[in-house]
Amino acid sequence: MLDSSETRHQAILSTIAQIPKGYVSTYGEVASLAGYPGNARLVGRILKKLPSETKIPWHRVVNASGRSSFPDGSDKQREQFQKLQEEKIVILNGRIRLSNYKQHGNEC
DNA sequence: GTAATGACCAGGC
DNA sequence: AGCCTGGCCATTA
Repeated sequence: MLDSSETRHQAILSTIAQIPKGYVSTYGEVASLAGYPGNARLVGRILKKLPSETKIPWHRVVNASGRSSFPDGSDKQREQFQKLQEEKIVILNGRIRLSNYKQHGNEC
């Protein structure tokens, strides 16, 4: 099956859209679930192109370091953090709590 | 056509 | 704990 750019685009968006509320995922994780392991960059590339009206919860996607992909202090980053906090996601010292739905992760 | 860039990742130091 | 390097791949100049 030939996967054109649009196909990958849809696959990635679909995967991100499936992230449950209150949970976050990483670029590599999304890429893997979308069927393109190793193509973490594709996820970032696509999210960058997304319009501000997108229904995709791009704010639930962070890098593998549990850090926001945006420059520190950037409006975009603050926007993401704010949305994350709206989802009851906790941010400590600029790091996002990786509450992957794969883990039952719960330590305090 | 080639070269550089980028909302990344894993490994090494 | 953090910083640097190489790799991957599509888009842009």
